Amino acid sequence: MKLKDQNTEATILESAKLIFMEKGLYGARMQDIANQAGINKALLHYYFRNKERLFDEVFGGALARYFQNMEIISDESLPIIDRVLTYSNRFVYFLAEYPQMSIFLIKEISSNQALFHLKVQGIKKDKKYSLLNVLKEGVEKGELPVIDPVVFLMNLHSLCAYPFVAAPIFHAICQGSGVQWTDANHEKLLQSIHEFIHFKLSKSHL
Amino acid sequence: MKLKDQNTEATILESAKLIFMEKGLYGARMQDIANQAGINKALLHYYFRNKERLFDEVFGGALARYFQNMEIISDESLPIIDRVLTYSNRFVYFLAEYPQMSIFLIKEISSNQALFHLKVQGIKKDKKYSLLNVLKEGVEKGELPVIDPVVFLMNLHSLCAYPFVAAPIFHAICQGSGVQWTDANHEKLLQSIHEFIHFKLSKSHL
DNA sequence: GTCTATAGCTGGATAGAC
DNA sequence: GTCTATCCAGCTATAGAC
Repeated sequence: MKLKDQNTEATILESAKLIFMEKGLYGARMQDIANQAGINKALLHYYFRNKERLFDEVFGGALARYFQNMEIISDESLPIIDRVLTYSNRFVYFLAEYPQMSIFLIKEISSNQALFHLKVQGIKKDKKYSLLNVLKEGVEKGELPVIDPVVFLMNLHSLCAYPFVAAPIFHAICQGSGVQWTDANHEKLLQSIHEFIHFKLSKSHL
Repeated sequence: MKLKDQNTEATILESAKLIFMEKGLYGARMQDIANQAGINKALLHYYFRNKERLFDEVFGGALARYFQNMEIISDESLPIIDRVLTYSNRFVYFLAEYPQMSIFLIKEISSNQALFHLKVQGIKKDKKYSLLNVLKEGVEKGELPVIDPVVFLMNLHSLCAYPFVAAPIFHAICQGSGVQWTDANHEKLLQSIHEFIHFKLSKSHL
C-alpha cells in the first residue's frame, strides 16, 4: 500500500485519515492504520506519540479547514441567500471528504463538552458572524422573510449533515428496497437543499 | 443504586438501558452497568450469558415498538401525504422518548452491518410497504408530484432525526449565540417538517 | 528510521466458594 | 443467586536490536 515516493509521515496521515473515517476513533486499530500505510505499528508511535495525537493531527487540520471554508457566511458583499447557498455547498463537500466528521464531533462534544469548547474556540476567531447571527440580522433588517433562525439553522444542518451521519442506515434501507444510495446522489441532495433554502429564504414566494 | 423492591433481572435491564443509551454497545462497560445496578459484574453474565445478549434484550423491545408505530405508512385508507405527516410525528415523538436511539443505531450498524441486518429483518415483517415503496407508488400513480423518493426520504429523516442526533452540537452553537434549544422546540420543529412535507408532496403548489 | 518482541493494561467471561 | 478471584484475548505503547 505504501507509496514510496511520499515520506512516511504523510503516508501515515493519509492512511490514518482513511481508517479513522471508516471506523471512527475507537473502532480504528493502530494495526489497521499500520497495515494501510504498509508499515509497522511501532512506527506510528515513533511519528505520533500515541493514538489520540495522531487522531488530532488528522482532524485538527480538517476542522480548521472547515471553519475557514465557512467564513463565506460573513461576506457582506453578497445577499444572505447566496451566502447560505454557498455555505450549504461547502458544508456538503466538506462532509463528502470527511463523512465521519459530524458523528465524531457529536461523540466528542457529548463526552467532553469543555474540551471541545477549548479546541474550537482556538480555531474560530470571530463568533460575531455565525450563520445564526447573520440570519437574525437578515430577518430584523427585512432582507429575509420572518423565519425562526434557530429552526432554520437546525433544518439546514439536518439536511446537509444527516445523510453522512446516517449513511449506514440509508445503505441498509435502500438495500432492502432495491435502490442504491451512492456518492452520485450528492448532487441530487444539494439540489434538494437549495430548493429548501429558496423555499424558506426567498421573499418572492410569499 | 439497587432498587430492592424490584427483582435483579429488571434492575439490570433498567441499568443496561441507561448505560447503553449513554455510551453505546462498545462504549458501555459491563462494569458500568453492574455499578449502575448496584450488583456484581458476574451477575450480569449469570442473567444474560454475555454482553451482546443483554444488549439485545434492551433494544429489541424499543426497535419493535418503532417499527410497529411506523406501520401507519401502509394504511391505504389514507392519502399518502397524511400518512407521511403522521409518520413524521411519530418518528419525532419516538426520538423524543429515545433521543439516543438514532446515534446508537448508526454506531451499531456501521460497526456491524451484518448483525444489524439479521436483527432488523427479524422485526420487520413486510418490506413491501416501506415508506420508500409507498412514495414510489405514489409518484407512479400520480398521487404525488414527481419527486425522487430516495432524496425525499433522506430529507425527511434528516429533518426528524438530526436534531436529536446532534443535540450536543446545537446546544453548543446556541449557547455561543445567546439562544436556547430546548424540548419546547419540538413543536416548532414538527411544524417546519410539516411545511416541508406540504412543500414537497402537495400537488397544489405546482 | 524501521523493525521484532514484549510489556502492561483493559475489559469480557468463567470458576468456584458461600 | 450472589460474591471474589482469576483467566484470557485484544489492543496500545515501549524497549531495544539493526
